[in-house]
Amino acid sequence: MKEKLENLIKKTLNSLGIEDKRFVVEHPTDLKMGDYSTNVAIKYGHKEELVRYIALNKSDEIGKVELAGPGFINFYLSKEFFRKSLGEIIEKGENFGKNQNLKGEKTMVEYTDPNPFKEFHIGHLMSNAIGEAVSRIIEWSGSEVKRANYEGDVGLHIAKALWKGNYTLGSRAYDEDPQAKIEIQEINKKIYEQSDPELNRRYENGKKESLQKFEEIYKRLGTKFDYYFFESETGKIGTKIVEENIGKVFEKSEGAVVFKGSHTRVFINSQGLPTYEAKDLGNAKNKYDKYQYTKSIVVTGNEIKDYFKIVLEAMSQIFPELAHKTKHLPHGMLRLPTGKMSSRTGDVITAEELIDEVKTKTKGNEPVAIGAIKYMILRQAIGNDIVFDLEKSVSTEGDSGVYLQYAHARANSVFEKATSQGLTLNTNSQGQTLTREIEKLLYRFPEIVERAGAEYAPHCITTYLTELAASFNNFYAHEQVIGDSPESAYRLAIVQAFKIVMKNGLNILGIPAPERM
RNA sequence: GUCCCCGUAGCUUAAUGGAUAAAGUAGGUCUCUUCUAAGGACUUGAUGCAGGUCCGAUUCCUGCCGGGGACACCA
Repeated sequence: MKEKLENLIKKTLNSLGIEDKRFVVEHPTDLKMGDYSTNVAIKYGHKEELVRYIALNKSDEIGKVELAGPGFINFYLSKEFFRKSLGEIIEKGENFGKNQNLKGEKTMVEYTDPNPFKEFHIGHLMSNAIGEAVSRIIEWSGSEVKRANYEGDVGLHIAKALWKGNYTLGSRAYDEDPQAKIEIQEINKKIYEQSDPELNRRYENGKKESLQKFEEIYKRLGTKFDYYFFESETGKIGTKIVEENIGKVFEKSEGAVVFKGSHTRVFINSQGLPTYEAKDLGNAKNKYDKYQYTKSIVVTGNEIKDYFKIVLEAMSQIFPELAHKTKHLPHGMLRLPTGKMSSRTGDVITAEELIDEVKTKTKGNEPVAIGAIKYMILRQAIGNDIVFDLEKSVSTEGDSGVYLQYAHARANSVFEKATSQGLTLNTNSQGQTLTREIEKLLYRFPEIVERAGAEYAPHCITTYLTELAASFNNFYAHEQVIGDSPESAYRLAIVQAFKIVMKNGLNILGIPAPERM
């Protein structure tokens, strides 16, 4: 529709011989100002003439064209347009909203990234919710998507955890007790070298146990990974890459191997072990060896933004094409009103604790609890910190996942009830007289998905769905849906279209959409 | 100290350089109860400060103030 309007305006400008053709067509902020508007007339004199010419050439999908404000031209869509769009939504069903903007692309999305031997905390929960939603948005844009999980199964954190069997204890001792620090470093080296049978046994058991526990959480959250990568693997690959490039990209300094980019960073430490940076370099290559992606997205916390920048700088010198394909998507921190969490001080809040806590507020309904949490994470721009309000997350009114799930379930039940009474929907019924707000929102869904896809922005979808649910409630409060008049048949079509759009929207976000609640 | 991110209504958040800055909550005044555990109408209320570019700035630029993060062998 937008394109049609742009063409219409271009055509009109051409026929009037106007040279400067810069203008935008968009939805106005207020539905009262029409369904589309353009700023094309602001710059020109003879505004009325321009509008008259445009109105002359319009199709019957446009009802009214008018001049407003400082020179905006507003377009109002016709009833005919809304009838057609309802029909299209119902016909396309679960495919309504998909687009082919990324057709042919192969995208790998890395997210969640918990570490064996450590807790799966609410930061991982946040990464998971965002990564899953981004993966789905990209799938809806026509790309093939592979989900990857990158886990730190070697490194100092493991040694700290194995030192006395507890990460918090080890972490504290490492900072405070020089003797413990030496012991932990020793353990770290042994793990890399796999030289101590007793330690290997403890390590393997602990790792297996952690990974099993993580799988249970993924299942609850609704994520299924295609690939699992481990630092024990990428560390070796990364070390080799770095060593091969000493003198070219990297240099030796104080016994370590460093990269001097916009900041100097250590890639191999003075013990000869790879750091995070070298591992991530290895990770990029390893991923590409396993799956020839055209785009690689890495979802992590904000705090490693600067580190990742350096890794990309080094990568662009060694594997320029991979660096070019890699996009870092850093997200903010999930805070609880009690203060920020920290894994170092030991007062972590685990994902399961949070889920179970929310679940007690939803009468034990897990899909509702998961939906409430995911919604709170996805409702705002990625990158900003989130203050998780427990009460608000399960509120049945307004800005919450429950509100959306509830509206969807209710539409479903209304439709079932009508059907059981033998009523049918009809998008062509003649009785309808006025266009409702909900009709003006429903047809926009594909545009919202496109925008979310272009910007990796799940919050575009949550915002839209919330507005849609509110307009559905409004519609439902004012109009009789169950009845045998042509009006009711048309209204039932609106209910059905709403149900489809809401379900698809929740699906893209990875939020459960139960038919009954 | 240097670099990066963020400052919007009492609170949590929106806004490819566009119209009167948008929602939800909380507050105030009415109203409904049809099909879930649901509402509806009206109302109060905001761009940290100071400049600059522009017909037009929450958005771009400069400075300041405030908060967070990162600054070589953690991830």
